[in-house]
Amino acid sequence: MRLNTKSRYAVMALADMASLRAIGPISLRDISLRQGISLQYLEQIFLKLKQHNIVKSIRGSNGGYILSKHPNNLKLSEIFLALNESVKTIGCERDSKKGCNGRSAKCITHNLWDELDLHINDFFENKKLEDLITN
Amino acid sequence: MRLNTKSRYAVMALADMASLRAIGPISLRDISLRQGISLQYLEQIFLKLKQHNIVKSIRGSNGGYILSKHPNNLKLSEIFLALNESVKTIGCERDSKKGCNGRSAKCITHNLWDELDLHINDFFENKKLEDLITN
DNA sequence: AGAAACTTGACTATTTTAGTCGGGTATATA
DNA sequence: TATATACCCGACTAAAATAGTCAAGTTTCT
Repeated sequence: MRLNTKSRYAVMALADMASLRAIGPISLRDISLRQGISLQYLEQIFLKLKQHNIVKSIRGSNGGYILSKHPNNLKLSEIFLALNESVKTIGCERDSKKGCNGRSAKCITHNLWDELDLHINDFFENKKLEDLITN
Repeated sequence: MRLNTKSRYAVMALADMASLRAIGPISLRDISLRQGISLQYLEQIFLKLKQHNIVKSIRGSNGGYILSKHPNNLKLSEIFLALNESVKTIGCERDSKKGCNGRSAKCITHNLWDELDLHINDFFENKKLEDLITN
């Protein structure tokens, strides 16, 4: 089971922003340099974060991004959702009554993956961005 | 984040075996037919399960596999371990003090991935094979 | 005007996954 | 003892996902 880099980098970048407690916009170039993440990869990531209203952009010189919410009000689950990251048990989709390896009935382990899904989502539901920077 | 099929199939196959409550060995061919998993793929999976002493094999005609432990004594974490399935946060390896994207210091989100790892492992530590078949 | 910084779509190399293939070896039973 | 059944195991491969890069913009500050 693996976490992809987009999600990891998104959390790193947002934690970076939050830890600065800046008033104005923060450029991706600066985040790129501090966190060692490719600028163009960050651009891809921030496109999605913006679409999900996690950040707001300010274009032009001296522009950058600002957090849409206060870090103590931003759940990590929102970040993962923005990047389409979720637990995929594949073939046993949540809420799908069929599937399960092409069989018609629920497979013997169907409920297990549902529970695992919930268990992991709980973790991200209960973590706020603020939690990452107050240690 | 995804679970690979080997781990899923391993759990399915073992749950299948456990639910039969058979005395003698169970052939992979039968499991293959019941669960719709390729025989040769099952062989790969059972090789690892055997190496980790989760099952024992009996060769020859009328042979097959038997569970090494009673289902209420087999933690799912043992199964996942046998198949090398664990949460990989990549670059932020657990117990590794360096890494984190090639930087020398712990990255800002290092502790988060450690916690997630523990959270998921807890889930599998507390689930027994028996739990899957008593519902 | 020029530089800084966001915007966006397309492209690609690498890695991982999810298997298959093919040739074994061991053993029960007819 | 022949034969079928079933485990054993290394090598291979097609497809998908990942982790980016590339290129060509547009916007806005100074």
